[in-house]
Amino acid sequence: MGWTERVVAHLADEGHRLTGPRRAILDYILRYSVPFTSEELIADLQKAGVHVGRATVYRTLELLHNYQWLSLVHRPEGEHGYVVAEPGHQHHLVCRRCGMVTAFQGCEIESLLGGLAERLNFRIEGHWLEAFGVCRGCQRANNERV
Amino acid sequence: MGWTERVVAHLADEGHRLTGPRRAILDYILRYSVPFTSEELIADLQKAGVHVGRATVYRTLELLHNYQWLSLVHRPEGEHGYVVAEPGHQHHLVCRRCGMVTAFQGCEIESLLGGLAERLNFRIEGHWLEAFGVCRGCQRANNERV
DNA sequence: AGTGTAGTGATACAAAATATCAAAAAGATT
DNA sequence: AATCTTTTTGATATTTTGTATCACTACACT
Repeated sequence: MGWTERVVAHLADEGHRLTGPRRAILDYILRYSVPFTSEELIADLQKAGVHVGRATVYRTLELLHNYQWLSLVHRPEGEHGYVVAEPGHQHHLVCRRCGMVTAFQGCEIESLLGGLAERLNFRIEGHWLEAFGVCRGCQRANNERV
Repeated sequence: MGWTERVVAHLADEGHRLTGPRRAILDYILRYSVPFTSEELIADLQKAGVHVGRATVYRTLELLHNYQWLSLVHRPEGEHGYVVAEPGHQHHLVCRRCGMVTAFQGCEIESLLGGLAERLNFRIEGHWLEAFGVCRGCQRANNERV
């Protein structure tokens, strides 16, 4: 079962309706290999001849983000972009060159934060970790060029 | 030597002028106990009768952020806010209730990411870590209320 | 005090996001 | 399949946020 189907099933469970525009957005989102912004999606849908109102795009992205079917990452240029995700704890590696995102889990950070929380009497409920650098492909591309 | 003086000295070192508006902004910034946005600062300065142009506020915040005298954190509501910081690697604990920010260092995350980078052939150049939860004060306040 | 230049601010402009609300369409019900 | 209830949509207006311009100001240095 692919991402779209899982999303669809989950939204239905939560009592949301599966509308044409939502389907169209879900289908389109999977084409992105790098993080995208709301405005980019709106423009791309337009160009692709998919007719969806801008408000609907914003609303749908927000909905998916709330359920963690989309994550926000910092793009090299500075703004936030959405990436397809799975609900649950996840982190991302973002390539500064090509923008590609790799998700990873394995979160030993919990323990690190645990000790900290104890010292500060701070009840930690979650965290946000994101790393950036240069992906394998871009390193190679760079070497070949030089 | 307080934060403001350190900033002032550093800016002078870097060849920047110490102007009235910059002074005013530096002085005002320290009043915040929670992260603030550019627009909030603009509005607050206005209310306080401190006359500084909006462009200048944006420019000054950007300047300070570039030198890491200000950090950006995710506020509970979702947007980014600035907090007073010290140059160098730093992370933040953000309280979901009151918005208060506590900085911390101790970054064993490096090693965690190091292993990951090796596995994925990804050259990691930096990361962004931020934790959120409930601070000591808000935990207590909550207990008393119940 | 005079001077070169970084910095300012009013304004206009551009971009990004939200509010409104009548109309459309999902999905349940019969 | 026709109806009904309610969510969802989309056109538009509006707000909010951020940037560009450029004549003018006032630092800092001599």
